[in-house]
Amino acid sequence: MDPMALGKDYEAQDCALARALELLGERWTLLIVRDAFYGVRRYGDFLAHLDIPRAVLATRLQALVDAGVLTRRPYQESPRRHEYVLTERGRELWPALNALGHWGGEHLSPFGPSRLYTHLTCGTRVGRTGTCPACGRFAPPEELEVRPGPGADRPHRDDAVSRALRRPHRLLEPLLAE
Amino acid sequence: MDPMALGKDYEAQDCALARALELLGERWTLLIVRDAFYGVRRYGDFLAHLDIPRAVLATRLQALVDAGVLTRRPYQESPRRHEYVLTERGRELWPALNALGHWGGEHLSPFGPSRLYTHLTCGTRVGRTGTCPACGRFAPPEELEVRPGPGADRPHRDDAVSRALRRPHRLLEPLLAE
DNA sequence: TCACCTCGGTTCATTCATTGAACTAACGAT
DNA sequence: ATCGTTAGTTCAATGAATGAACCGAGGTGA
Repeated sequence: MDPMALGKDYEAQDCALARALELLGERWTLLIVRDAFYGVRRYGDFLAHLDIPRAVLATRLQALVDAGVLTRRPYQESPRRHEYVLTERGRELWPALNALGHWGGEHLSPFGPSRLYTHLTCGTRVGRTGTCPACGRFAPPEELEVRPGPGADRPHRDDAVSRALRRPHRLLEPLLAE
Repeated sequence: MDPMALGKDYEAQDCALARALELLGERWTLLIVRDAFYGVRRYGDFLAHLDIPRAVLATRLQALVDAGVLTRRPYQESPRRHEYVLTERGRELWPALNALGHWGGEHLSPFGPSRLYTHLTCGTRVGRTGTCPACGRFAPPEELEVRPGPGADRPHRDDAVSRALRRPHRLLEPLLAE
């Protein structure tokens, strides 16, 4: 991964945000990362949950691996199968994802947010900065639990990932299978 | 602005992040919002700073106005001209923008971040959550100053906006003209 | 008066990315 | 031998982004 190589556009933009967007601003990419935080790890599960074209999913996963956001590692031999897991660099996207999702929940969700993130140690919902209002500290994703919120299940989905997310689940823990 | 109307895609995604991305995930949109935080307000200035096709800029500005992120208001009569300014809803995007930019600066910028954001009251650089490490509080954009960082001006741009941003500037204050 | 400039767009042909359906490949199970 | 599962690739059709040219309302200067 050559850090000098900016993607095909935004090149003239001398800006950290532009560089982030070069990777993360592509269609579907941030939804894939969000699913990775939920604990989705397998190609087929991303596919079923996101309704994303297979080719696009493959391209995006590759780009995220190239950028060091995900690692691709075998979870079984014969037949050799791989899973995609967030790296430390990927996990550091949590504040950005949380802030964006929080904004969407506050401003674009007429029935309220569809998922709530609560700090495991104190049970409090985290705010737009990712800080837990109860303990005052930033709550890292490992200490958070997702649960359905008031606006949940509006268009009722019925893939394995959506079903699993109907009960509280700790972020980053594998969501399915094992 | 009908909050029920989800854009053309991601529709099946029952998720606040997907709704935010519906608007903000389109190419160029977040860079436009970033420029608005810098104090860019005029069509022509966005155009010169971003190197964005005119048609795309017009479409995106319209979408941001429709979503209530920007307002379009006259800044002179005869000839009637308008400027685009962040609304309260738009200003609430700051944590998301900061987090994303911070991540890009830390992980994708070999020469370090090209711009630094410092809290005016204490002169400290804000972190990935938008919280000022010195005073411990969240620093709202009005209290921040942008200045060039170590990785600044890599591809040397020479439009009015880039020139103005070479000296420290308070976020949200108009950057040019008046 | 006429030509020219500015600002904020719109129009349109070309290029590029996304889509969705079909196909491939490796393996296990029946 | 055939079917099912998982993780892809290929490809034609569609749709969005690009960039150059054009437009219209007004000011400016000769």
